[in-house]
Parts: sequence; structure tokens; C-alpha cells
Amino acid sequence: MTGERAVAANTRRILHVDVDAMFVQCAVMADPERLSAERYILVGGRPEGRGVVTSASYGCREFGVHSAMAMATAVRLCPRAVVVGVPGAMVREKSRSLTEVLRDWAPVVSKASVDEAYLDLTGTEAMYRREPLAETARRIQAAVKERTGLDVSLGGGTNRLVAKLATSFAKPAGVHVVEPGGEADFVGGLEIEDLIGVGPALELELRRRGVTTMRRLRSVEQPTLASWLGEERAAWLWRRCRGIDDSPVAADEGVKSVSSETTFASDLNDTAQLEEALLAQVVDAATALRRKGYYARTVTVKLRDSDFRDRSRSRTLDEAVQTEQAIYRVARKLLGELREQRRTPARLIGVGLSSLAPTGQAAQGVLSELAPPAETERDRALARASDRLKEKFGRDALRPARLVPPATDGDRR
DNA sequence: TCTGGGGTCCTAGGACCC
DNA sequence: TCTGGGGTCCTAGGACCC
Repeated sequence: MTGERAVAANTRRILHVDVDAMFVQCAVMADPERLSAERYILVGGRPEGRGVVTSASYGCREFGVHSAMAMATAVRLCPRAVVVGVPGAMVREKSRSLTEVLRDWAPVVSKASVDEAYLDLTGTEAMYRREPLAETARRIQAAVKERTGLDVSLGGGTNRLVAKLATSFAKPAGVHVVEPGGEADFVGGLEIEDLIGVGPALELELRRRGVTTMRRLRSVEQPTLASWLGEERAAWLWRRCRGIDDSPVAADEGVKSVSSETTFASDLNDTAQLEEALLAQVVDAATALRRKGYYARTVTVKLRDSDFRDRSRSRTLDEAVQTEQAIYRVARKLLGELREQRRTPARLIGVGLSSLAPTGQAAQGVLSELAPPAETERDRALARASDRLKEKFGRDALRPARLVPPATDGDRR
């Protein structure tokens, strides 16, 4: 009895909310006339290109289709499926309104991605009249459905790991709560690769040591685990496979980086064409950066070679920038260095912007009298004006001729 | 079936400063 | 003349997640 009370006293109440096939639901909302009666929907790239499945309707999943699968494969498995592009605007809108609803229900909401969030309801017992966590979860589910139209699933438990794992038992449109004290048994019934944070590399590493089941993993002493993985990772995994997770549900901070990348319909080896493609990515990333209200100090250019090797080059500036001109000037140099290092056809090019500072905070680093600024206030005003025009008339309205993607890049949109 | 695009976090080595 | 650590920033790469 005292044991139970002790558990109750420091027990957290965590919910994990996950939108069921978010991109499919949003695609239907964006085009209900065509899709609302459709059972087989695939969201992602076009099947004739190099696209993959971003999200598959539950109907398609019965045919073995899953996200990240090549779209061409998915269409072969489920030929009757309707293939649609990613409904970006609807996803952003629904993601925003989902957050709004959740904030009404929990003191701390942490958005984990566009379609999922963690809620910490610890300390709300009285407010919720001591109703079971599962009951609260069902009421949140109904509120989300009413205010956004979205079907969501909720998992609950005493920590983030358990709550998130529980969600997969709730799908679709259900609720699954793991009671306090049940964490170890619950996680014990899963596979190693189900653990959040265990990916293909770690799974392979464990497999090489003969560890293929959760039961076997738990039987490994921590020092042995440490000799395999190092102290830190061993401690982490030792706790994780027992359902122990102290990580807090932290309120959202701003983003840390903004990027844009594209895979070509066929590999590119011509530097001029690569530069043109790079410029288009710079325009996308810079526009997103300004829309989110940031300046960036670090510019990274990434190439994926035809043999699938990723290479990147980055430069951190003294001064934070946000215009295409300033970013492209650096990015072009970085691309040159990458090409010098290895001159091989590329299948992807991208640009990343990091070391971000909010627009409100003074963007200038060291204002040198000698060096001219990377971009002037006039440059920035011009960029913002063009953002407004693009918003009004479409993103291609203002794009100069040399910014149009090369013909070989037909896969985009 | 050749394998997207948006992110976050971690590591390891080197530069540089105290 | 030789020998230190520690802290922070930067860079490149990789694992992982949705």
C-alpha cells in the first residue's frame, strides 16, 4: 500500500499524440471531391521518378506498402492506388491547429514533428477530477477530431518512451495507456528495433554479438554492454530496454536549422547545372528562413554522389545573413570545394542554414569598417518584398529565368 | 524496387584562448 | 625549454526519427 502511494507521488502522466496517416488525411481534406471516398491513397513523389512514399492510407498498407518505400514499388503492390503529392499547405495548417487544441489540455506541450506531440499532464490530477489517464486521452481525441477533423491516436504512460510505444498499440484512432509499474513488462514484450533510438546500425551491432531478442538484451550485464557500446550508450540502452526514461517533456524552442534539398531525376555532373540547382535550393531555404523569422550564420552545402556517398562542406560567417545573394555567394564557393574534392555525378544537392538567430535580435556580428557587409538592409527589404509577392502570385512568379530548375530536374513537384 | 526531404543530436579532431 | 589542462567554437560525418 505504502509502495503504491510512493509510486503515485512521483509518477508522471505523459501522453503521446500521433495523427493517423497525417499526410493522407490532409490530402483528403485538400481535395475531398476526388479523395474522400478513396480507400487506396499514396502520398509522395511520382511513381515514374525517384520518389518515395511519404504516407500510405491504411487500405494500401494491407498490400505491404509502407512509408519510405520507392513509389514505383508501392504502385506495383497496390495498382489501384491514387497517387498524390504532399499537401504541404494543409499539413502546416492542420499541424498548427492541432498544437492549439493540445495547448488547451496540457500545461506542457512538446511538438515532436508535424504529426506528433508529447503532453505532460503531471500535476493536473485535481483539474481532471482524478479521472483515469485513458479517459482524459479519449476526451482530447474527441476535441482534436471536433476542432481539426483529424483522427489521432494516443499512448499514455509514466514516461515519453512508454507513451510513444503505447501509441502504436492505439492505432488507428485509439487510446492505449500503460499503467504505472507496468513499464518493464510492456517494453519486455516488444522487439529490440521497436525501441526509439535503436536504428539499423545499432541493431546490426547487437546482432553481431548474438543479441537478437529483448529477453537476451536484458540478460546482458551493463559492464558487458559498456565494453561493446561505450559507457554512455550502454547506460542509455540498459535503461531503455527496461522501459526507464527520465527525459522531460520540454516546452518547444525555436528551430535550430532550415534546409532545402532535391534529388535529380537523373544524376548531374555539369558544374553549371549543379550551380543552377544549388541556387534554386538557396532560394527555397532563404525564403523559409525569412518566413520563420531567422538569420543564419552557418551555410552548409551537401552533395549526394551517384554512389550514394554524402559529402558536405560548411562555413560559419562572422555576420548572420538571410538573403539569397549573401547565402549563394558562400554556397557557390562550398560547392566548388566539394567538386574539387571529388568530381563525380551527383544525385542530390542541398543547402542547410544553421547557427540561427531570431530576426528581432541584432543580426550583425562584428561590424567591421573594412569589410563590406554580406548583405545590406536594402537587400533584406528587397527579399522580404519578393517574399510577399511570391506569397500572392505563387513561388515561380518572381523567379528570374536562370533560377528555373534545369530540364533534367523534372522530378520536382 | 535502387534508396525523399525535413529535421535533431552526437562524436571526434583541430584551432584557439586562457 | 618543455609541458599542462580545460573550455569553446568550428567542421565533417553519421545515426536516427517522421
